[in-house]
Amino acid sequence: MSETTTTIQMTGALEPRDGWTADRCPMAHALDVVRNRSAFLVLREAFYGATRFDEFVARTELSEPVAAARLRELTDAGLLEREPYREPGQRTRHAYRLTEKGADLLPAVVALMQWGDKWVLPGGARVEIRHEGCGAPVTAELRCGHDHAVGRDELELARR
Amino acid sequence: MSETTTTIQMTGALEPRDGWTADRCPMAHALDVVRNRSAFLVLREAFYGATRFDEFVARTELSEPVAAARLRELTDAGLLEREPYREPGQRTRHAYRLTEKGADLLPAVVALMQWGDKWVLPGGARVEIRHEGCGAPVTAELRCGHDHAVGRDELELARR
DNA sequence: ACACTGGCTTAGAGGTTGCTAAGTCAGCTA
DNA sequence: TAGCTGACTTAGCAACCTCTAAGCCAGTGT
Repeated sequence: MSETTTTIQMTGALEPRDGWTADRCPMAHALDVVRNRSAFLVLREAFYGATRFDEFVARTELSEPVAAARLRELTDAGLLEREPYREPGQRTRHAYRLTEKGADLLPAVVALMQWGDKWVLPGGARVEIRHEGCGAPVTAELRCGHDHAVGRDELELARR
Repeated sequence: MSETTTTIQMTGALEPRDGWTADRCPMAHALDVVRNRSAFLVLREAFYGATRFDEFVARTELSEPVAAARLRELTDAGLLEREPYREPGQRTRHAYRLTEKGADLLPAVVALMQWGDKWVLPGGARVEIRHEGCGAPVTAELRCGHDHAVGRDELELARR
């Protein structure tokens, strides 16, 4: 009955794992910065090209107070930066743009989109991220430093 | 001053983006399933090989009620499955194992770890995921269907 | 001078997430 | 049969997340 299900379990120097804790887990620290759903939504729209406050509000479908709070927090954390700009006949406004630190979260965002598209969303998404020029859909894949594609059964945990 | 920062902005048929909403965004739906920090921590430990309740509690450093709630929710959502097992001289217990659906979140988890390690965690992580045999560290990378490595400036949004 | 608009902020309420402390319960072990 | 242990559950509480509704303020446009 459970033949068709996959179980993954990493091997290596860390088994048995008792005795070390994950208090320095980088994922846990990442989730301290991008803690909630609304932060991911704001980042998504930043990737899609939003820069102005009302664009973020409309496209994330968050309320104004929440959007404002997330924009401030993500700016304070260095994932976005505020940049003043001025259109003719308009007063000065601020654009929010992804920094290198923020843009580096793209693989995580793509990986979540990919999973939601495959496993959760009924009928699939309306929108797809493609490789410009080539046109093929983009996914987040596990690769090693020698550029091998890495399967789930080829993983090993090691102390650094 | 801002020459060194990177701004990414996707191009393609969806610019200007106003007029379509992201209510069918697969990432948002993924975050409805794996909504909170504790769910990610539980999944992390499942990837690291935990199967028993007390292992999850000890290794995630969550409280028992929260760990129990997350294990139940992730099981109900089909990311984990409960499997009865019995060690000699012990009563029957249940192991929690990743299903295919749960294991498919590994790229997202790796991407978050990678980001936290690079941008947040002071001094870096103690633990590294490596390609078994080859030994090189594993990362989540953007690739297209033609197996090209995809840079952040080579992305395009398209309707499906 | 006055209204309007974009970009927020404030106030208040309801739901969710996490904690600690204590309790429950099934099935061994003595 | 009485106690122990692993795996939870329950109760109560503080903090956080999100919402609606309303207010504020700088700078145009009339």
